[in-house]
Amino acid sequence: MKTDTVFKRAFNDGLDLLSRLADGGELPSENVLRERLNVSRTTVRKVLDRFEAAGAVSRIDGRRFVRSGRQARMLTKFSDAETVPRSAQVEQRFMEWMLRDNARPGTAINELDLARRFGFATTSIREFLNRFQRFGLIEKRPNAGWVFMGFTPDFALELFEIREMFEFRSARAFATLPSDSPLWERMRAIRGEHLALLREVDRRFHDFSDLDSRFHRLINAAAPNRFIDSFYDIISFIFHYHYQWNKQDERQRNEVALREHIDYMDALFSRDIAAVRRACKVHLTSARVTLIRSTSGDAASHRR
Amino acid sequence: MKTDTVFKRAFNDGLDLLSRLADGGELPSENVLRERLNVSRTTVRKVLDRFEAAGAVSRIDGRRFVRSGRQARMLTKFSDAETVPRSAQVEQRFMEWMLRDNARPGTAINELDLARRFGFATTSIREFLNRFQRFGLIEKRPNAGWVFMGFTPDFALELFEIREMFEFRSARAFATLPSDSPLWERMRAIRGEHLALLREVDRRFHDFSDLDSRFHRLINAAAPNRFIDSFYDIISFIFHYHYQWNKQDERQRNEVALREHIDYMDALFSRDIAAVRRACKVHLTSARVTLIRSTSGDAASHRR
DNA sequence: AAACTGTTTTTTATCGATTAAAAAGACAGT
DNA sequence: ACTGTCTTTTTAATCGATAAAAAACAGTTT
Repeated sequence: MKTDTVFKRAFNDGLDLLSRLADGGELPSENVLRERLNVSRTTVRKVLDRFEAAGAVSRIDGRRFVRSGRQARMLTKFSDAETVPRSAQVEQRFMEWMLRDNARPGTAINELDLARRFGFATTSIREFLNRFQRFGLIEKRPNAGWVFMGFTPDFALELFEIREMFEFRSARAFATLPSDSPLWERMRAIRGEHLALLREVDRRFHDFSDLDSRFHRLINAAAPNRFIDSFYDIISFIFHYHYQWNKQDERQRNEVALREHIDYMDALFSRDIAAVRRACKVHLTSARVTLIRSTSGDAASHRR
Repeated sequence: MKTDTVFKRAFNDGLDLLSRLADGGELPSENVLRERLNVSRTTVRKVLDRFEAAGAVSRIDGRRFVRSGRQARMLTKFSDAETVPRSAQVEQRFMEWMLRDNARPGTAINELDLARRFGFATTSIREFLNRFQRFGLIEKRPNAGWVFMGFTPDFALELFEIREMFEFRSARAFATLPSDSPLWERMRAIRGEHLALLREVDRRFHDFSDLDSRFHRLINAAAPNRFIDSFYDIISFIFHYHYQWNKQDERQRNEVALREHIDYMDALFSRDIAAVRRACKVHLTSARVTLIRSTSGDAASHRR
């Protein structure tokens, strides 16, 4: 059976929306809600019906009104876990399994075994593995399952070789953007976010991961290329789990990266290509070193 | 039910192998055959049983002998179509459908509809679409199927932007390879193949596609990177179907490309980086122009 | 003990059917 | 044109079945 995570997330978001309306106020139309909650009208109606049944919303010939904001606030939201789609659950469990228990390169991955271990259907596992293949961490041997390639220093080096090529190319494109490009404004805004985060870095350093991804994607936006975007999905993915996993010096590392970003942005604003290249290089190098440090490398595989 | 294409291919290959043995000669052991035919021992045994049943092979306490080479030669092979695995069949049919009938960007792709149209199970279609996603020609909208992005000039341009970056990088690495690297020898051999093909280009120009792929993969081998290899899969894939599809000036185009390859190789042998870059650029530019010409571009999407 | 062959167990590929969720479409009333 | 109601289609997810193929196990023979 299909999971109803879409409904549950829409229900939670709808509750937030409701709590911002005054008692007796009329709700937006279904189509407007559809737009706001990012779901189909069918799902919107299901959510509204639920609200109505709980006495939070009343209906007078078709039109809907907030009956009781207090009532709405008393409705319990679905837990975060319940709003995660199956595909994301599989991903989460697999990455945990991979990074914690079983980091040996060459390990065979067994679909049935994973399905039993995680308690999901084999089809879900299979679909995940197929999509995950492109990240370069597993390989398929036809008729004989999958092999884990290992989160090794080689992997990190190859990843960063490409990343540097792409980033230099995009940074150059960004620096030569016409001064009336709206991207400059967005860059200025994101620079502000960096400064704000830096001021509260002791408390909010966890927020860096998301900011990092947005910053680099903004740079890529200067000259869009679907293959670069798609490669950046890999980077984001790896970093997402790397951040979850490697907590060592996290605050310190993120602070350094924040400052590097700011230097990088200032170089972009100066439009001095050589300076951009320098600042970019500094940042990518330290990011690479950090990542390599947390790979499962022995001396032999590191040399090469 | 699983297809038995593995068995059928092994059967055909086994027949070839058998025909090279003299009457009465002993067959290699199951394990040796396993190695040669690239299948499991289970499949080897199935093939041998079939040979035995057909009277081509006899068995005397466990050991197997050629009973009659003539008998073996009379056995009919399975047709090529029967040895193609389901995944490749789906790919083939989908590409035909995409390139011929339905090239409009933005077209919705319906799993059930494709399954019915092709006569395959939905799971096979689904699996293909998931794998095919990374080629950048389709995109998934959660809970709402897939959209075809169009084989447009933009696609070709973005593809070639990356291709040029990667190829320059690999060509440079190749040119700086130590002179005792075995890759030089392989390059010399492939140069020979180019000359041979050029001599018979009128008759054999279809063979260029395969040679092209091997040539560029050899260059990438100078400094292996899994992400570049994986990107080259996309190039190969696109070209494979492009060659099948666009027959216009095929002989002429391939002859030009062959000469460009040879110039490119000679530049590599000279180890003059600037010359390598030049020759590489010439070749990639003409390849790009050819590809763009066959995309489904209108003026609007071409401008940008 | 290495190298076989024979036998049994596991795993993979593929199909078909089922269920609920979610989206999309049709249509009447204002 | 818009909203609400009702209907149809499509997707996500699971299950079970079946044959193919691989892998593991168990003896034999040299």
